[in-house]
Amino acid sequence: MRAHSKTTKRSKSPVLKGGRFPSVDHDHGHCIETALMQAEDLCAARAVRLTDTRKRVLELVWQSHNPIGAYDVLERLNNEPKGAKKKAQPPTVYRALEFLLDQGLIHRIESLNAYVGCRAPEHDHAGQFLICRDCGVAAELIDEGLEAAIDKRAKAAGFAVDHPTIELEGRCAECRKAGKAKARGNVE
Amino acid sequence: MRAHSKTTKRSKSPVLKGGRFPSVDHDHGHCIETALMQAEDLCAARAVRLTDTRKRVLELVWQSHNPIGAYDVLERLNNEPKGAKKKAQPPTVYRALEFLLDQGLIHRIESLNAYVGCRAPEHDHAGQFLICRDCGVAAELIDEGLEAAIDKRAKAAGFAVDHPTIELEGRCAECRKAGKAKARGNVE
DNA sequence: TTTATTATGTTATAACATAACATACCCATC
DNA sequence: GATGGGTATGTTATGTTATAACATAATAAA
Repeated sequence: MRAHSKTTKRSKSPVLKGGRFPSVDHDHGHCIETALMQAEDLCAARAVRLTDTRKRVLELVWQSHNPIGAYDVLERLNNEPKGAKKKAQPPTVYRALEFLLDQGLIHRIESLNAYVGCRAPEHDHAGQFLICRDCGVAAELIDEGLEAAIDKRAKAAGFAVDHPTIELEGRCAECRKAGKAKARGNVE
Repeated sequence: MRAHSKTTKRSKSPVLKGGRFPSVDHDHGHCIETALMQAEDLCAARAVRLTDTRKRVLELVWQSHNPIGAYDVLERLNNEPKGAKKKAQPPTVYRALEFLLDQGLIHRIESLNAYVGCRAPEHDHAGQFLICRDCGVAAELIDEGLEAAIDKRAKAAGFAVDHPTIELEGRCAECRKAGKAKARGNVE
Protein backbone atom coordinates (compact mmCIF):
# COMPACT_ATOMS: atom_id res chain seq x y z
CA MET A 1 0.00 0.00 0.00
CA ARG A 2 1.13 3.47 -0.73
CA ALA A 3 1.50 6.05 1.96
CA HIS A 4 -0.80 8.57 0.36
CA SER A 5 -3.45 6.35 -1.10
CA LYS A 6 -6.99 7.21 -0.22
CA THR A 7 -9.96 4.99 0.12
CA THR A 8 -12.08 6.48 -2.62
CA LYS A 9 -12.20 4.65 -5.91
CA ARG A 10 -13.05 6.23 -9.18
CA SER A 11 -12.52 5.04 -12.68
CA LYS A 12 -10.41 7.12 -14.99
CA SER A 13 -10.11 7.38 -18.71
CA PRO A 14 -7.69 4.70 -19.81
CA VAL A 15 -5.35 7.07 -21.58
CA LEU A 16 -4.15 10.35 -20.25
CA LYS A 17 -5.48 12.75 -22.83
CA GLY A 18 -7.05 15.32 -20.58
CA GLY A 19 -4.19 16.60 -18.54
CA ARG A 20 -3.76 15.08 -15.10
CA PHE A 21 -1.15 12.74 -13.80
CA PRO A 22 -2.80 9.44 -12.95
CA SER A 23 -3.65 9.29 -9.33
CA VAL A 24 -2.82 6.20 -7.35
CA ASP A 25 -6.22 6.06 -5.76
CA HIS A 26 -8.04 4.11 -8.38
CA ASP A 27 -9.23 0.56 -8.68
CA HIS A 28 -6.15 -1.01 -10.15
CA GLY A 29 -7.58 -4.49 -9.98
CA HIS A 30 -10.09 -3.30 -12.49
CA CYS A 31 -7.32 -1.98 -14.74
CA ILE A 32 -5.67 -5.37 -14.73
CA GLU A 33 -8.85 -7.27 -15.51
CA THR A 34 -9.70 -4.94 -18.32
CA ALA A 35 -6.21 -5.13 -19.74
CA LEU A 36 -6.21 -8.92 -19.71
CA MET A 37 -9.61 -9.14 -21.36
CA GLN A 38 -8.57 -6.66 -23.99
CA ALA A 39 -5.43 -8.67 -24.61
CA GLU A 40 -7.45 -11.85 -25.09
CA ASP A 41 -9.70 -10.14 -27.58
CA LEU A 42 -6.91 -8.53 -29.51
CA CYS A 43 -4.87 -11.70 -29.77
CA ALA A 44 -7.90 -13.67 -30.85
CA ALA A 45 -8.69 -11.08 -33.51
CA ARG A 46 -5.10 -11.19 -34.73
CA ALA A 47 -4.86 -14.97 -34.55
CA VAL A 48 -1.80 -14.89 -32.35
CA ARG A 49 -1.45 -16.99 -29.24
CA LEU A 50 -1.74 -15.40 -25.84
CA THR A 51 -0.31 -18.41 -24.07
CA ASP A 52 -0.29 -19.02 -20.36
CA THR A 53 3.20 -17.69 -19.87
CA ARG A 54 2.52 -14.60 -21.92
CA LYS A 55 -0.68 -13.91 -20.08
CA ARG A 56 0.94 -14.34 -16.70
CA VAL A 57 3.76 -12.01 -17.67
CA LEU A 58 1.27 -9.44 -18.88
CA GLU A 59 -0.61 -9.74 -15.62
CA LEU A 60 2.58 -9.31 -13.61
CA VAL A 61 3.51 -6.22 -15.57
CA TRP A 62 0.10 -4.75 -14.90
CA GLN A 63 0.11 -5.76 -11.25
CA SER A 64 3.27 -3.82 -10.70
CA HIS A 65 1.52 -0.65 -11.85
CA ASN A 66 4.87 1.11 -12.02
CA PRO A 67 7.39 0.06 -14.67
CA ILE A 68 8.91 -3.30 -13.81
CA GLY A 69 12.18 -4.86 -14.91
CA ALA A 70 12.48 -8.21 -16.65
CA TYR A 71 14.23 -9.83 -13.72
CA ASP A 72 11.57 -8.63 -11.30
CA VAL A 73 8.96 -10.20 -13.55
CA LEU A 74 11.01 -13.39 -13.49
CA GLU A 75 11.19 -13.39 -9.73
CA ARG A 76 7.47 -12.91 -9.32
CA LEU A 77 6.78 -15.54 -11.91
CA ASN A 78 8.88 -17.98 -9.94
CA ASN A 79 7.27 -17.03 -6.65
CA GLU A 80 3.84 -18.04 -7.79
CA PRO A 81 2.54 -21.26 -6.22
CA LYS A 82 1.94 -23.15 -9.45
CA GLY A 83 2.57 -26.56 -7.93
CA ALA A 84 6.33 -26.77 -7.73
CA LYS A 85 6.98 -26.04 -11.37
CA LYS A 86 10.56 -25.81 -12.47
CA LYS A 87 11.88 -22.29 -12.18
CA ALA A 88 11.65 -20.18 -15.30
CA GLN A 89 14.80 -18.71 -16.84
CA PRO A 90 15.43 -15.24 -18.27
CA PRO A 91 14.73 -16.14 -21.90
CA THR A 92 11.22 -17.20 -20.95
CA VAL A 93 10.47 -13.74 -19.65
CA TYR A 94 12.25 -11.88 -22.43
CA ARG A 95 10.38 -13.88 -25.06
CA ALA A 96 7.05 -13.13 -23.43
CA LEU A 97 7.94 -9.45 -23.14
CA GLU A 98 8.96 -9.39 -26.78
CA PHE A 99 5.65 -10.89 -27.81
CA LEU A 100 3.72 -8.40 -25.71
CA LEU A 101 5.74 -5.52 -27.15
CA ASP A 102 5.09 -6.76 -30.67
CA GLN A 103 1.38 -6.85 -29.97
CA GLY A 104 1.45 -3.41 -28.41
CA LEU A 105 0.20 -4.76 -25.09
CA ILE A 106 3.10 -3.30 -23.16
CA HIS A 107 5.68 -0.58 -23.68
CA ARG A 108 9.34 -0.64 -22.87
CA ILE A 109 10.77 2.37 -21.08
CA GLU A 110 14.31 2.74 -22.32
CA SER A 111 15.52 5.07 -19.64
CA LEU A 112 14.49 2.59 -16.94
CA ASN A 113 15.08 -0.74 -18.69
CA ALA A 114 11.59 -1.56 -17.61
CA TYR A 115 8.17 -2.45 -18.94
CA VAL A 116 4.70 -1.10 -18.37
CA GLY A 117 1.23 -2.09 -19.51
CA CYS A 118 -0.19 -0.19 -22.44
CA ARG A 119 -3.50 1.50 -21.79
CA ALA A 120 -4.60 1.60 -25.40
CA PRO A 121 -3.31 -1.55 -27.11
CA GLU A 122 -5.96 -1.39 -29.82
CA HIS A 123 -4.54 1.93 -30.91
CA ASP A 124 -1.26 1.49 -32.75
CA HIS A 125 1.05 4.02 -31.19
CA ALA A 126 4.40 4.57 -29.59
CA GLY A 127 4.47 5.31 -25.91
CA GLN A 128 5.08 8.75 -24.54
CA PHE A 129 5.68 8.92 -20.82
CA LEU A 130 5.84 11.27 -17.91
CA ILE A 131 7.98 9.49 -15.35
CA CYS A 132 8.07 10.74 -11.80
CA ARG A 133 11.45 10.13 -10.26
CA ASP A 134 10.03 10.25 -6.75
CA CYS A 135 7.02 7.97 -6.86
CA GLY A 136 8.15 6.07 -9.94
CA VAL A 137 4.84 6.33 -11.75
CA ALA A 138 5.04 6.34 -15.53
CA ALA A 139 2.02 8.03 -17.02
CA GLU A 140 1.38 7.28 -20.63
CA LEU A 141 0.50 10.21 -22.83
CA ILE A 142 -0.98 10.28 -26.25
CA ASP A 143 -0.35 13.81 -27.31
CA GLU A 144 -1.13 14.76 -30.86
CA GLY A 145 0.64 18.06 -30.48
CA LEU A 146 3.85 16.30 -29.60
CA GLU A 147 3.43 13.79 -32.40
CA ALA A 148 2.83 16.60 -34.84
CA ALA A 149 5.92 18.48 -33.72
CA ILE A 150 7.99 15.33 -34.18
CA ASP A 151 6.57 14.55 -37.59
CA LYS A 152 7.16 18.08 -38.74
CA ARG A 153 10.72 18.08 -37.55
CA ALA A 154 11.53 14.68 -39.00
CA LYS A 155 9.95 15.53 -42.30
CA ALA A 156 12.08 18.66 -42.55
CA ALA A 157 15.14 16.42 -42.21
CA GLY A 158 13.86 13.88 -44.72
CA PHE A 159 13.83 11.39 -41.90
CA ALA A 160 11.24 8.63 -41.50
CA VAL A 161 10.62 7.99 -37.81
CA ASP A 162 9.33 4.56 -37.06
CA HIS A 163 10.11 4.20 -33.41
CA PRO A 164 9.99 7.34 -31.32
CA THR A 165 11.10 7.22 -27.70
CA ILE A 166 9.62 10.00 -25.59
CA GLU A 167 10.32 9.73 -21.89
CA LEU A 168 9.99 12.79 -19.74
CA GLU A 169 11.48 12.33 -16.33
CA GLY A 170 10.68 14.78 -13.59
CA ARG A 171 8.33 15.14 -10.66
CA CYS A 172 4.60 14.77 -10.66
CA ALA A 173 2.27 17.30 -9.10
CA GLU A 174 1.55 15.14 -6.10
CA CYS A 175 5.19 14.54 -5.25
CA ARG A 176 6.02 18.17 -5.69
CA LYS A 177 3.22 19.08 -3.31
CA ALA A 178 4.41 16.48 -0.84
CA GLY A 179 7.77 18.17 -0.97
CA LYS A 180 10.04 15.37 -0.07
CA ALA A 181 11.00 12.27 -2.01
CA LYS A 182 8.64 9.43 -1.32
CA ALA A 183 9.52 5.80 -1.17
CA ARG A 184 10.06 4.47 -4.64
CA GLY A 185 9.35 1.06 -6.00
CA ASN A 186 6.76 -1.09 -7.58
CA VAL A 187 3.29 -1.06 -6.19
CA GLU A 188 1.82 -4.44 -5.46
CA MET B 1 35.70 5.17 -44.58
CA ARG B 2 32.08 4.99 -45.50
CA ALA B 3 30.87 3.65 -48.78
CA HIS B 4 29.08 6.80 -49.86
CA SER B 5 31.43 9.44 -48.62
CA LYS B 6 32.47 12.02 -51.13
CA THR B 7 35.64 13.97 -51.33
CA THR B 8 34.18 17.41 -50.92
CA LYS B 9 34.50 19.00 -47.55
CA ARG B 10 32.25 21.67 -46.27
CA SER B 11 31.73 22.95 -42.78
CA LYS B 12 28.29 22.72 -41.30
CA SER B 13 26.54 24.50 -38.50
CA PRO B 14 27.35 22.61 -35.33
CA VAL B 15 23.75 22.01 -34.37
CA LEU B 16 21.07 20.79 -36.66
CA LYS B 17 18.61 23.63 -36.54
CA GLY B 18 17.97 24.10 -40.20
CA GLY B 19 16.55 20.82 -41.30
CA ARG B 20 18.93 18.34 -42.86
CA PHE B 21 20.30 15.12 -41.54
CA PRO B 22 24.03 15.54 -41.06
CA SER B 23 25.86 14.30 -44.03
CA VAL B 24 28.85 12.08 -43.56
CA ASP B 25 30.92 14.05 -46.00
CA HIS B 26 32.29 16.65 -43.68
CA ASP B 27 35.62 17.22 -42.06
CA HIS B 28 35.11 15.24 -38.91
CA GLY B 29 38.64 15.82 -37.74
CA HIS B 30 37.70 19.44 -37.50
CA CYS B 31 34.62 18.55 -35.42
CA ILE B 32 36.80 16.70 -32.96
CA GLU B 33 39.35 19.46 -32.64
CA THR B 34 36.66 22.04 -32.12
CA ALA B 35 34.88 19.91 -29.56
CA LEU B 36 38.07 19.36 -27.58
CA MET B 37 38.97 23.01 -27.58
CA GLN B 38 35.49 23.96 -26.52
CA ALA B 39 35.67 21.41 -23.74
CA GLU B 40 38.94 22.88 -22.50
CA ASP B 41 37.46 26.35 -22.45
CA LEU B 42 34.28 25.33 -20.73
CA CYS B 43 36.03 23.33 -18.06
CA ALA B 44 38.46 26.14 -17.42
CA ALA B 45 35.60 28.60 -17.11
CA ARG B 46 33.79 26.30 -14.72
CA ALA B 47 36.93 25.47 -12.75
CA VAL B 48 36.48 21.74 -13.21
CA ARG B 49 39.29 19.46 -14.27
CA LEU B 50 39.36 18.07 -17.76
CA THR B 51 41.97 15.49 -16.88
CA ASP B 52 43.90 13.36 -19.33
CA THR B 53 41.58 10.39 -19.02
CA ARG B 54 38.48 12.54 -19.39
CA LYS B 55 39.90 14.26 -22.40
CA ARG B 56 40.91 11.01 -24.07
CA VAL B 57 37.46 9.56 -23.46
CA LEU B 58 35.84 12.66 -24.92
CA GLU B 59 38.09 12.37 -27.93
CA LEU B 60 37.22 8.71 -28.40
CA VAL B 61 33.53 9.46 -28.22
CA TRP B 62 33.93 12.12 -30.86
CA GLN B 63 36.17 9.99 -33.04
CA SER B 64 33.50 7.36 -33.24
CA HIS B 65 31.13 9.87 -34.80
CA ASN B 66 28.25 7.45 -34.25
CA PRO B 67 27.11 6.66 -30.72
CA ILE B 68 29.61 4.46 -28.95
CA GLY B 69 29.18 2.13 -25.99
CA ALA B 70 31.19 2.36 -22.78
CA TYR B 71 32.97 -0.92 -23.42
CA ASP B 72 33.96 0.15 -26.91
CA VAL B 73 35.44 3.28 -25.43
CA LEU B 74 37.29 1.10 -22.95
CA GLU B 75 38.68 -1.11 -25.67
CA ARG B 76 39.92 1.82 -27.72
CA LEU B 77 41.39 3.43 -24.67
CA ASN B 78 43.34 0.26 -23.99
CA ASN B 79 44.45 -0.07 -27.59
CA GLU B 80 46.24 3.23 -27.57
CA PRO B 81 50.03 2.97 -27.53
CA LYS B 82 50.59 4.98 -24.35
CA GLY B 83 53.77 3.17 -23.40
CA ALA B 84 52.54 -0.12 -21.95
CA LYS B 85 50.28 1.44 -19.37
CA LYS B 86 48.21 -0.89 -17.26
CA LYS B 87 44.87 -1.63 -18.85
CA ALA B 88 42.01 0.56 -17.73
CA GLN B 89 38.94 -0.97 -16.12
CA PRO B 90 35.24 -0.22 -16.63
CA PRO B 91 34.90 2.22 -13.72
CA THR B 92 37.54 4.45 -15.27
CA VAL B 93 35.45 4.85 -18.38
CA TYR B 94 32.13 5.18 -16.60
CA ARG B 95 33.55 7.87 -14.34
CA ALA B 96 34.87 9.83 -17.26
CA LEU B 97 31.56 9.48 -19.09
CA GLU B 98 29.70 10.63 -16.00
CA PHE B 99 31.88 13.70 -15.75
CA LEU B 100 31.38 14.50 -19.42
CA LEU B 101 27.62 14.03 -19.07
CA ASP B 102 27.56 16.32 -16.05
CA GLN B 103 29.39 18.98 -17.99
CA GLY B 104 27.10 18.57 -20.96
CA LEU B 105 29.99 17.60 -23.22
CA ILE B 106 28.35 14.35 -24.29
CA HIS B 107 24.85 12.90 -24.33
CA ARG B 108 23.73 9.43 -23.45
CA ILE B 109 21.35 7.72 -25.82
CA GLU B 110 19.14 5.52 -23.69
CA SER B 111 17.78 3.38 -26.47
CA LEU B 112 21.30 2.41 -27.54
CA ASN B 113 23.15 2.40 -24.22
CA ALA B 114 25.64 4.58 -25.99
CA TYR B 115 27.23 7.99 -25.86
CA VAL B 116 27.71 10.74 -28.38
CA GLY B 117 29.49 14.08 -28.41
CA CYS B 118 27.34 17.13 -27.80
CA ARG B 119 27.49 19.73 -30.51
CA ALA B 120 26.46 22.62 -28.29
CA PRO B 121 27.93 22.06 -24.84
CA GLU B 122 27.81 25.74 -23.97
CA HIS B 123 24.05 25.64 -24.34
CA ASP B 124 22.41 23.86 -21.42
CA HIS B 125 19.97 21.47 -23.02
CA ALA B 126 18.76 17.91 -23.19
CA GLY B 127 19.57 15.97 -26.30
CA GLN B 128 17.00 15.22 -28.96
CA PHE B 129 18.06 12.73 -31.58
CA LEU B 130 17.18 11.37 -34.95
CA ILE B 131 18.78 7.94 -35.04
CA CYS B 132 19.09 6.10 -38.32
CA ARG B 133 18.80 2.39 -37.82
CA ASP B 134 20.65 1.66 -41.05
CA CYS B 135 23.72 3.86 -40.91
CA GLY B 136 23.62 4.34 -37.15
CA VAL B 137 24.06 8.09 -37.26
CA ALA B 138 22.52 9.99 -34.38
CA ALA B 139 21.74 13.55 -35.38
CA GLU B 140 21.23 15.94 -32.54
CA LEU B 141 18.30 18.29 -32.83
CA ILE B 142 17.51 21.37 -30.91
CA ASP B 143 13.92 21.96 -31.76
CA GLU B 144 12.08 24.68 -29.95
CA GLY B 145 8.76 23.50 -31.31
CA LEU B 146 9.28 20.12 -29.76
CA GLU B 147 10.42 21.61 -26.49
CA ALA B 148 7.38 23.85 -26.45
CA ALA B 149 5.02 20.96 -27.09
CA ILE B 150 6.59 19.04 -24.22
CA ASP B 151 6.47 21.96 -21.82
CA LYS B 152 2.87 22.60 -22.65
CA ARG B 153 1.88 19.01 -22.15
CA ALA B 154 3.81 18.62 -18.93
CA LYS B 155 2.42 21.84 -17.55
CA ALA B 156 -1.11 20.68 -18.24
CA ALA B 157 -0.36 17.62 -16.09
CA GLY B 158 1.26 19.65 -13.32
CA PHE B 159 4.43 17.81 -14.06
CA ALA B 160 7.92 19.32 -13.85
CA VAL B 161 10.15 17.74 -16.48
CA ASP B 162 13.82 17.89 -15.67
CA HIS B 163 15.24 15.20 -17.88
CA PRO B 164 13.53 14.63 -21.21
CA THR B 165 14.59 11.73 -23.40
CA ILE B 166 13.72 12.23 -27.04
CA GLU B 167 15.11 9.59 -29.38
CA LEU B 168 13.53 9.16 -32.77
CA GLU B 169 14.62 5.99 -34.47
CA GLY B 170 13.98 5.55 -38.16
CA ARG B 171 15.76 5.93 -41.44
CA CYS B 172 17.60 8.94 -42.73
CA ALA B 173 17.03 10.37 -46.19
CA GLU B 174 20.28 9.00 -47.52
CA CYS B 175 19.65 5.44 -46.39
CA ARG B 176 16.13 5.55 -47.70
CA LYS B 177 17.44 6.68 -51.04
CA ALA B 178 20.07 3.95 -51.01
CA GLY B 179 17.23 1.53 -50.48
CA LYS B 180 18.97 -1.25 -48.72
CA ALA B 181 20.40 -1.44 -45.24
CA LYS B 182 23.98 -0.32 -45.18
CA ALA B 183 26.69 -1.69 -42.99
CA ARG B 184 26.26 -0.44 -39.48
CA GLY B 185 28.83 0.42 -36.93
CA ASN B 186 31.05 3.12 -35.66
CA VAL B 187 32.92 5.24 -38.09
CA GLU B 188 36.59 5.59 -37.39
C1' DT C 1 -0.97 -39.53 -38.28
C1' DT C 2 2.55 -37.25 -40.12
C1' DT C 3 4.60 -33.02 -40.70
C1' DA C 4 5.47 -28.09 -40.21
C1' DT C 5 5.34 -24.32 -37.25
C1' DT C 6 5.44 -22.08 -33.13
C1' DA C 7 6.52 -21.89 -28.27
C1' DT C 8 9.19 -23.12 -24.38
C1' DG C 9 13.09 -25.28 -21.69
C1' DT C 10 17.91 -25.19 -20.75
C1' DT C 11 22.67 -23.97 -20.57
C1' DA C 12 25.83 -20.75 -21.16
C1' DT C 13 27.56 -16.33 -21.92
C1' DA C 14 27.47 -11.53 -23.64
C1' DA C 15 26.83 -6.72 -22.69
C1' DC C 16 26.16 -2.99 -19.61
C1' DA C 17 27.01 -0.88 -15.02
C1' DT C 18 28.41 -0.02 -10.17
C1' DA C 19 29.94 -0.94 -5.06
C1' DA C 20 33.66 -0.67 -2.14
C1' DC C 21 37.98 0.23 -0.80
C1' DA C 22 43.02 1.43 -1.84
C1' DT C 23 46.19 4.59 -3.80
C1' DA C 24 47.80 8.65 -6.06
C1' DC C 25 47.53 13.32 -7.33
C1' DC C 26 46.64 18.37 -6.77
C1' DC C 27 47.17 22.35 -4.39
C1' DA C 28 46.45 25.35 -0.37
C1' DT C 29 48.44 26.54 3.96
C1' DC C 30 51.72 26.23 7.68
C1' DG D 1 58.88 21.40 1.70
C1' DA D 2 55.83 18.96 4.93
C1' DT D 3 51.03 18.29 6.10
C1' DG D 4 46.47 17.52 5.15
C1' DG D 5 41.98 17.82 2.76
C1' DG D 6 39.71 17.24 -1.41
C1' DT D 7 39.45 15.13 -5.84
C1' DA D 8 40.59 11.62 -9.23
C1' DT D 9 41.99 7.15 -10.45
C1' DG D 10 43.30 2.15 -9.71
C1' DT D 11 41.66 -2.32 -8.55
C1' DT D 12 38.84 -6.19 -7.37
C1' DA D 13 34.67 -7.99 -7.34
C1' DT D 14 30.06 -8.32 -8.39
C1' DG D 15 25.43 -6.77 -9.81
C1' DT D 16 22.12 -6.12 -13.56
C1' DT D 17 20.21 -6.58 -18.10
C1' DA D 18 19.90 -9.30 -22.32
C1' DT D 19 20.68 -12.87 -25.83
C1' DA D 20 22.87 -17.00 -28.50
C1' DA D 21 22.34 -21.62 -29.41
C1' DC D 22 20.39 -25.79 -29.34
C1' DA D 23 16.92 -29.33 -27.29
C1' DT D 24 12.21 -30.50 -26.42
C1' DA D 25 7.27 -29.93 -26.35
C1' DA D 26 2.85 -28.19 -27.77
C1' DT D 27 -0.18 -26.74 -31.42
C1' DA D 28 -2.03 -26.46 -36.01
C1' DA D 29 -2.21 -27.93 -40.76
C1' DA D 30 -2.14 -31.37 -44.22
